[in-house]
Amino acid sequence: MINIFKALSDETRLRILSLIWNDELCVCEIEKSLNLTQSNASRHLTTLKNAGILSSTKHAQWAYYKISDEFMTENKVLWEYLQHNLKGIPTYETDTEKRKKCREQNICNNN
Amino acid sequence: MINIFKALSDETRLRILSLIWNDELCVCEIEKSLNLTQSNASRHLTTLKNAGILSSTKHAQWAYYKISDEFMTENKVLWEYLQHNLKGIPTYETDTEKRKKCREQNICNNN
DNA sequence: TCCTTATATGTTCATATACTCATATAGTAT
DNA sequence: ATACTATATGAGTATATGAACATATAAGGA
Repeated sequence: MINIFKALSDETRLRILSLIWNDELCVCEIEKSLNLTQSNASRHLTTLKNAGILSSTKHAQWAYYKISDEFMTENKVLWEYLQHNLKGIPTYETDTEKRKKCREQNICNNN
Repeated sequence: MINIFKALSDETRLRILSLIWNDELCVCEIEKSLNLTQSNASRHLTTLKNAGILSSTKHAQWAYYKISDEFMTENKVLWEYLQHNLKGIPTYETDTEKRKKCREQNICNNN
């Protein structure tokens, strides 16, 4: 439980979660949407994965991260709490806008 | 939200929460039940209070801490999650036993 | 008044965390 | 093979956090 809370007590990681919420994103999308360096994005994603909150799959060079199914079923209540509260993060709207542009402009060359 | 998660990402503080759950405890009870130094107990309690999770009142020299009513109503879902998961902490049983002894032996001279 | 008890807080040290830069790895394309 | 792209990770640095000790504050009792 502590590892989950630790993973959740960082603004960048909450921003990642609110961005990834109903989706599956590759590192470069997150990196560009949140204006993070590549290594920084990768590290935060690893932290969330190690805490069991995210899971990842690889297709070609791309690593896709999404909310872990196990996390959702085993922590339904916490997941609900996050769902209700993540939208309150100040940067939420801007981040989502950027992600949309990222998709439109096909920045990641992966679709 | 981040402050709440930060406050919850420390084992000592989770132990304090599981101990304090349905109760109202003074610092010395917590200190003795969890085998903490006085300053350490005080600081962790302050952290939990600053995060809005605990509230405190003073009677004579004693400071009594309990779960904040506001926290419970505003974070019902998270509170539920904690309630279901705090018992899993290994030291939980021992801590509670110690607190009972603390009460029986009237260690804090406050009742 | 002086002493004791309960609590809070300043300071210091050790450790943890977040960030950046550089490099390694792995897949794709030419 | 070479070049390019996406991702992960080692190393170094700056900052945050937790623990302990000493001290400050505040209430009560002798």
